[in-house]
Formats: sequence, structure tokens, C-alpha cells
Amino acid sequence: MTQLTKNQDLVLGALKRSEAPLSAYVILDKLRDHGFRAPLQVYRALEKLIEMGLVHRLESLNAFVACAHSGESCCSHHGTVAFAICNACGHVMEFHDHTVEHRLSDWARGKGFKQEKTTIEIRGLCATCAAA
Amino acid sequence: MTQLTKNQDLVLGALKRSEAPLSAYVILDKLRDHGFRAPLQVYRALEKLIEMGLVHRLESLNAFVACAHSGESCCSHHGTVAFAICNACGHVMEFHDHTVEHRLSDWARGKGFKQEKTTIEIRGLCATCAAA
DNA sequence: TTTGTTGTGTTATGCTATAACGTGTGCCAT
DNA sequence: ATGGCACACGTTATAGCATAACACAACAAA
Repeated sequence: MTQLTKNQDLVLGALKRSEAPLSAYVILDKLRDHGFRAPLQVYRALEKLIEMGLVHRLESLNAFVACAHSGESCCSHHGTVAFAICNACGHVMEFHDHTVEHRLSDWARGKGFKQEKTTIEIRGLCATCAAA
Repeated sequence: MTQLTKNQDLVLGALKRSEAPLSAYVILDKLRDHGFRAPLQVYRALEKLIEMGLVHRLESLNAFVACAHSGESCCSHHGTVAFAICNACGHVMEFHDHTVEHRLSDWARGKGFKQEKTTIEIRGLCATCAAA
């Protein structure tokens, strides 16, 4: 585990403190007091954090979350991760399903498609918001 | 099957003629000769076409494709659709996997999560580009 | 005819992301 | 030690994606 730089640490901290995913520009605003002035400072930190697997990008939201499994040495670090995103409260559940992962890999192999990154995002209402 | 409006027909036509997904702004440029002047004309048509299931939005690309199964009365019209997107040539394969779909539905049901829309996108290299 | 709905057009604006350039720092091979 | 390199950082400008707000026209239902 490489040491994080100051900016990376600040961005990751902002994401960890947040209940919901944050856009790059929201992160920027949260970190203005720490010297952040430009989007690139955020995007550059995010890029590295994503490479390290500490942060995920939610494609359907153009936003970012801290990985829910940081610290664990669970398989989720290396495989495909899935997300359930509540459209009402914004809460995100990160999970992992070997069956789905293998099924998609099998499809790709069958087509000769070389899989690089897989996005799985379920949008809807979490149990709490669905009840309300 | 409702009749399409002129703008919807133009947008759908542009997508059908394209090998690769198109962004809203690329569609706009392609349709300037037909009187399109503003992004909203495109976005409004896309919104309806997506509702009708004739067009899909690719979240990881912020772009749009014509549904590969238009005309057929295949189950894919109503269920979750998955995409494999080639990072090199931009070609998109649309497919459908009941196992994956059910597996994700089961997960959602187990969590009390009310599924509204599910995104599955595999980014990578198609067989042709992987070979090259 | 009035009213409501839907599609349309236009202008302006906001949000998301990256290009291009320059600076400073630490490392290490010569 | 010093020159060269890699890398994080900072700044300005710009590109690309999406929607708000307002106005008008066509048409169907009451």
C-alpha cells in the first residue's frame, strides 16, 4: 500500500466522510479551505485513488464514492463491483456477485471480447425510501 | 407503437446509420442541415426515444445508441440490457442475460431495494481490435 | 371557443472533464 | 554535486455534456 499524497488524502477523506457520492466539483468546494482552487487538483487525485482501488466512479451519476471495502483484503478489490444507488436519498450500496461476474466473463470470452472494466449500477429506491 | 415526431425520427435515423454510439452534440451537428440548432432539440427527442425503448443511453460514454432489437418483439424490450463497448473502435454489442438479470433482481429483493433501472456495461476490446 | 397537452424553438446557463503550460521537489546515476 | 528524470502540484483556458426558463404553434377534448 503506497503512501497517499496530501491531495489524495484530502479527497479520500472528503469521500469517506460523505454519506452519498460526491461529484468532483462538490469535492472541490469542500476542499477550498484546504487550498484547492481548480478541478484538476480533484480529478488528478481521483484518478490515482481509483487506480489504487480506494475510490469508485459511478458512471450513471458522474460522481465518486470511497470503496466500501477499504482495509479488508476481500476479493472485491480485484473483481467487478456492483452498486445499488438510491434515487431518493443518494445512498449507495456496494456489493459483489461472483455469479454475475462469471456470467459476464463467460459471455465476453465467448465473443472474444477482452474485458477491461465492467460497470454494474442498479438505480432505484433503497428499502427505507421505498417504504416512505 | 406510437408514431414518431419529425425530430424523433431524425434523431433515431442518425443513430441507426451510425456504427458507433453518438453523443447528443454529435447528433446535433449531423442534423444541422435538417434545421436543428440547439442541444435541447436532440435531448428532447432522445428522452422520448429512450422511454419508448428505441434508444439506449450508455452511461459510461455519455452517448446513445439505437436499440439493436428494434422491430423484434424480443424480451429485451422489457428487461435489463447489457452492453459490451470496444474502447478502440467504439463498436457496441447489445445483449441480454437472464441469469445476470435474475441474480441482480434477487439481490435487490433481498435488500428491499426497489429496482428502477439497471446499467451493465463492459468496456474493453472487441475481438477484431484485440487481435490487432 | 376555451382549455389543456404536447412538440417545438431560442437564449442563457450550469455542470463535468481535460488540454496545455509551468513550477517545485526528490531521487539516483553519472 | 549535479544533471537528468519522474512525479506531484498549481493555474488558466477551453472543450464537452445537460438543463432551466420562456415563448409559440398545433391539436384534441370539453
